[in-house]
Amino acid sequence: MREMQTTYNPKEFEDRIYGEWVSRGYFTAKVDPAKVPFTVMMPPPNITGQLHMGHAMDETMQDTIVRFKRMQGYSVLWLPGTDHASIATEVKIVDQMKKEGLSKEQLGREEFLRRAWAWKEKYGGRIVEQLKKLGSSCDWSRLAFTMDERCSNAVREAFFRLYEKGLVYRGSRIINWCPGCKTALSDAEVEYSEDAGFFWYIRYPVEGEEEFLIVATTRPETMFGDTAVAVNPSDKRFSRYVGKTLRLPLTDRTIPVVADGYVDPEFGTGAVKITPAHDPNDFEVGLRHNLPVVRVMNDDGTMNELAGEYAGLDRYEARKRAVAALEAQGLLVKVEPHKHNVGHCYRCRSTVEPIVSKQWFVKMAPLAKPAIEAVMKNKTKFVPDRFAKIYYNWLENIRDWCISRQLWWGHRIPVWYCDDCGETICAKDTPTVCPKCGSARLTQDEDVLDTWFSSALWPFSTLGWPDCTEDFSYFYPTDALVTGYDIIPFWVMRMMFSGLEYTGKVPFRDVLIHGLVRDEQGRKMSKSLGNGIDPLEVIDRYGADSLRLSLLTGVAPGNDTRYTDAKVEAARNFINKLWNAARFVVMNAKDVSVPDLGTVRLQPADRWIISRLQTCIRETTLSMQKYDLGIAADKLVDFVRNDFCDWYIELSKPALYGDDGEKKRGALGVLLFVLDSALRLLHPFIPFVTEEIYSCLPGREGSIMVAEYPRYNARLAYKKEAKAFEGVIELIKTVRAMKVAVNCPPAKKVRLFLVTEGRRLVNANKSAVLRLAGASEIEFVSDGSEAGEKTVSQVCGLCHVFIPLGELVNLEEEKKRLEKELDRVMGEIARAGGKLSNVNFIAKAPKKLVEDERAKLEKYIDMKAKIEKQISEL
RNA sequence: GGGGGCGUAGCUCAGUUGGUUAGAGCGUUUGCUUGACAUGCAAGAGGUCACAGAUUCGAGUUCUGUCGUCCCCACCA
Repeated sequence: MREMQTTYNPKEFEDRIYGEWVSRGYFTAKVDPAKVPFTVMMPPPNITGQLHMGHAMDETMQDTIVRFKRMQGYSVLWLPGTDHASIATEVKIVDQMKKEGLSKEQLGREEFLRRAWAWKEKYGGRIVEQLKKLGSSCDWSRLAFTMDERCSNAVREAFFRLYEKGLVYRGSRIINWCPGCKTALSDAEVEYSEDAGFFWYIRYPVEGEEEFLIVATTRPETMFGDTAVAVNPSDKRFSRYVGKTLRLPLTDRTIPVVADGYVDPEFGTGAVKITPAHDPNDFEVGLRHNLPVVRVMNDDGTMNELAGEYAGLDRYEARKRAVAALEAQGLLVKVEPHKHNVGHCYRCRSTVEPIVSKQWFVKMAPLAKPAIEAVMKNKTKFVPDRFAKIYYNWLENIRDWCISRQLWWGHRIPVWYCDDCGETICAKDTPTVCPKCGSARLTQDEDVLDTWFSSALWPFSTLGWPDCTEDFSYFYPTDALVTGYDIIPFWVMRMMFSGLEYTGKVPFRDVLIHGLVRDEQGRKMSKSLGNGIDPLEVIDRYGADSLRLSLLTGVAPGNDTRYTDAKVEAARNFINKLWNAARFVVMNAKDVSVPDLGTVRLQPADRWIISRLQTCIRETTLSMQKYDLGIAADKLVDFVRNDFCDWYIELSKPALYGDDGEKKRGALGVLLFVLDSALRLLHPFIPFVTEEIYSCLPGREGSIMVAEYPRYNARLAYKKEAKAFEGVIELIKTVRAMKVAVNCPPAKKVRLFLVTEGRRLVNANKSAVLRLAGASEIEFVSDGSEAGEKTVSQVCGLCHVFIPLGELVNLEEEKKRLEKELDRVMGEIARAGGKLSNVNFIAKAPKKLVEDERAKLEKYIDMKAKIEKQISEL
């Protein structure tokens, strides 16, 4: 047992305690058939950098849930890991190399990968350290990485199975190309923003005639790839041109005019240039009309030889020059400013080019269907459930998933091509000869897989799938996934269809969705704005518990929240209060230990706080089970601060400082019992400080981490007694307010005259009332006049209070106060009276409610009479 | 174009299935070195729950519409 310090100083124990937890193996999950498993897979942070506030909230939520379940007796696995983050990491490494004047090509694939692994060691390790600082109780013995052997094995298996089923294919499609990263991207990886651009109106001369068709375009440089101009079939203005041929300006090519319903006659000029190689819609039009696909751009965003004299120029330079040339030839009609949405690479922000390219795709339709059904049938539930709609929306409109990336850092596609016969071979293990022609000259596909392909397998690849390991059969499917709404399309959705496809089961039962942590002004935290706040720096200032608590209170599931120092400070202040309350208890309870309440003689105040505790246990447990962490935290803070600190500790003091040994032991026992329970209830939220205090409790051994979560005990609910005791509290509050109202100094003790039927209750708590209300004595009288001529009085539930204050009373103020009180009571009478005179209310509302309302009305009528009498006596 | 969130006290936000007098933190006013805590204690002030309808005995809570605001998706070249 340690002596407690006078102030809460988290730095003194957080690291030490974390080390103890780890060394005792409390985080290590055990396959225990006698227990029910509870599994959470940590969304693996990218190894690109360090944890930010969003991670802090995400991890805190998971840790809180997981600690709660562990204390409830589940066999908990919270599996941590990191993500190789293929494109994001590669961008960073390339940037780093650029500073050294190096390029990927100069370095070569092998050397580049060596650097990448070194990067992983450095930053992956840093993230682990940050997770520890937060108090994350994850199982480090099972730490995973998306590119470790296990996960890589799962990736090859998954790809192989899709290939065998024909669900993965290679083909030339229009994809999103990032000229910065020089790789293909999936639809989800493109972010659109409205950029200012121009609309160029260009004349396309009709072959053999003096006429033109005018087309409007935002991207004139792509005209070298035009293979048609399209008009709406019902557009009479252009019907006579359909089938004719146009001369494509700046080239010596001609292109046909086609009719296609895709064209909106109202927009632009009603005639659209069709560039199948550089626009997804045009690509579709091209397919319908059998148009050639002419790609005029290189992978780096420069024009290729098909752009004639513009070959080699950057796309924007080519645009400028092409427009100038058109103008010089009199083919440019006009230029209009035009705002339009432009796609950007989510990693390097380059403007994405839609380009036709040969890539690997996953066929989505057959995979999306079961994934939708699983949520429809409630096999997986979103919390809050509105996010299911977003999920449906994505899956219902999904296109095939482009999974190949022209990058080096990632899982290399498990496909080989035979140099001799051209055979494509997909295999789990590197093949040595071509199964078709026997040649040993095989070349592996150069590309790697989309980083989300491996993330999609995370809930089971980390457990050893495809092998039927002990872990996999015990811990899978997982129970809860905790993540932000922003990655539902990237990750949640893909885990869902992957889990269903490969394991036949949903990967998780509940998906708890949270929002973003924004800055003080409500802006997204971002590097470019420089408004990010480092959680570690906050932990350094306030401690991890304060940060954790501040991130969970006042937050509704799925809603964004703002980070403010003020919130953390408020949390810190609360924890300091808990600390000092504990110090008070421990100081007084040197030789006592947490009792079995059956052996303690309980006073009314004791029963009251025990009753309040039961309510608190019941409600917080319920909230926790519903993932309403914010509500649970609020309830706990409220209980500790208001019920325990403000009331019970103060109420216990007379007994503690009195001569009655039994009462003293009773109060100490209850203090310890309630404190002990409160600590266990709070532990999932603020693990460090609760552990530290727990270790100071007399007679408590072992860790609070493995202590049992408090359970509601109906025998300790003491409903009636607790309710009666509320009357005592109200009495004390009433006296305090009366003293303030008449400017009586708090230190000055007053004599209380009470007209009451609750004499026994008041007497049983006499010392507490005297102490907390600041009174010198209590006299029970049958009428206020016995209190003397000049009195101030107030009615509360338990009694009518009279205080003789003589010259201290300011008659005018007292009258005002009473009148105000009368107003309030009249209002209540009107409200309750109105309700009760409503026949429908009497007939249809629950009986209990009607009775309550009647009782209330009676009470208020009684109060009204008393106040009126009081006013007239003044 | 489609979908969704938000609008509650000066500020930031909670508000579980409709049911006492709508809450918290911060701020604010007044008074307090009250034998755990000034990172504190006590007492207060402060709200037509955006607006208009509807359902209901009863609506901050359910439904419809309006306004304001933010976000996601689609991408008319």
